[in-house]
Formats: sequence, C-alpha cells, structure tokens
Amino acid sequence: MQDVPQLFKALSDETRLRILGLLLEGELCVCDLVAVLKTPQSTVSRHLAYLRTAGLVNGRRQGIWMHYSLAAGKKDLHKHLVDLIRGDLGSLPQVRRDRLTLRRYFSRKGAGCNG
Amino acid sequence: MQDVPQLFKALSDETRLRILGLLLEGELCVCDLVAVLKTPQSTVSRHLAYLRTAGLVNGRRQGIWMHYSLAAGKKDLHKHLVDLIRGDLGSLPQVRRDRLTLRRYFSRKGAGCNG
DNA sequence: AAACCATATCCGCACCAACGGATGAAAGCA
DNA sequence: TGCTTTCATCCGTTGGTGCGGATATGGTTT
Repeated sequence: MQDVPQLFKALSDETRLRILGLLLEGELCVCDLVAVLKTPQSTVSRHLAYLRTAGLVNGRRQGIWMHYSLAAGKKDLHKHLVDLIRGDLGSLPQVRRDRLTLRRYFSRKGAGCNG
Repeated sequence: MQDVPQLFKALSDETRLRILGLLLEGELCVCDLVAVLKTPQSTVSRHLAYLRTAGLVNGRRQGIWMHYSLAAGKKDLHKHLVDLIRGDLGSLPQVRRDRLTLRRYFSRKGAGCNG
C-alpha cells in the first residue's frame, strides 16, 4: 500500500503538476522545462527525479540531453491516475498558460536539444 | 489551481486513504473509525478535518455523534478522483483488512451511534 | 446545574519536503 | 587534455505535516 500515498504525493505539488501538464504536449528536455517554467534548474531536476521515482515519468538520455515523457501506468490505480492527468490537467488555467509559453518558446528557438 | 495539489495532498496519507476505504462501505461515525483503525481519536479527527477541507468527505451531526460519508465530486477533476477512489481503493490489501475488521466490529457491537 | 459522552482543537515535538545556490558528474567539442 | 554544456546531487535553511496526550467544545442525561 505504501506506494499509493507516495503516488498521490507526487501529484500534490504545483510545479510537478505544471511539468506533467507540459509533458502532455510530448517529450521535453530539462532545458525546455527550465525555460518555460522560469524556475531554477536544480528545482526542476529535483521534481523530475521525484516524478521518475513515482513512475509517472520516463527519462531518455540522448547525448547531452535528458528527455522526459509521461509514463504509461502499470497497475490499475496508477493507470487511472495517468488517464485523469491526460484528461483533466489540460483544462487548468496555469497549464494552459504554460503550454502557450512552450509554443512561443519553440517557435523562437533555433536548433537545440530537439533538432 | 492551488486547490488541485491540495486535493492530491489529501490523498497522500495512508491513514486518510484507509478512512476513505472504510467510508466506501457507507456512512460512519468517528468512534467507529477509531475502533477499526486502532488509532488515537485526535489523529482520526484531525485527518477527517483535512478530508473535509479538501471536499472529499461530508460531516453530518446527529446528537452526540458526527457521521462522515464520501462527498460527491464537484469539478471534473474532483469527480474523476472520487470515481477512482470508489473503483480502485477497495482492492488494496490494507483496505480489505480494514473492511473485514469493520464487519466484525459491527456484528459484535450492540446499539450505538448508528442504532 | 452537574456529570458525562463523543468529537474538535491545542500544544510541543519530530520529521519530511521544498527551495535555490554551489558543486559534481557525464557527454561533446576544440 | 582542457573547456563548455546539460543535468543531477549536495547543502543549509525554512515551512508544512503527522503525531498523540491534554484540553476545550457542544450536546445529552439525570
């Protein structure tokens, strides 16, 4: 049972929810998240580690960059939570704002961690 | 947005999840929860207050006793979380054990807070 | 009113988690 | 090798949270 409260705890922080909201758009690397969230790199990295431990996020190393993406749920409760994230997180105002910032950021920046 | 992390935080504690698991069986009063969880009354009461603030639980006073029950979700995310609780919490081993204890407790005890 | 009951809140303590700058580790390039 | 970039981890500080015994509140009974 111990992992269930832990799973909810991973979702009980605004920064982590914003990160998940951005990852709804697809795989992102840490520098993208830092740029969009306007949050110190150490803070973003720490939250990503938290989400990875909880099994909510996958990391993929490509050269210098770490790319993170939403993980597929494994057990039932886990899976249903991921569905809930995909379904409901996008309608939160802060998440909408962040996604707009992300789009503007992508169109502004040249070739970087994701080509 | 601030209430969304708060909602998840309410679910990030084992005692609170066990309380919700018991409330799946129906309305209960505080003394029932204390007896089944074998946890100090002040602790149970504090967690109930937390769940009530988060909107996950309703309290109803009947004479001396306070009866608590699962609340219906209001916003989409809230509603989906309540559905998830109803659907998945019952399969956790600890919740199953607690419910067994509850049934045995009910059959053993005479007229009390719920007749 | 007084005694009694179930419940809520107070209190001090311990611990955990978030923060963000500084440092460390790993990969790529000159 | 040495330098740069990206990311992870360390560190000290701060605020939040759980704990459980003690106390307060509010309703019931006599």
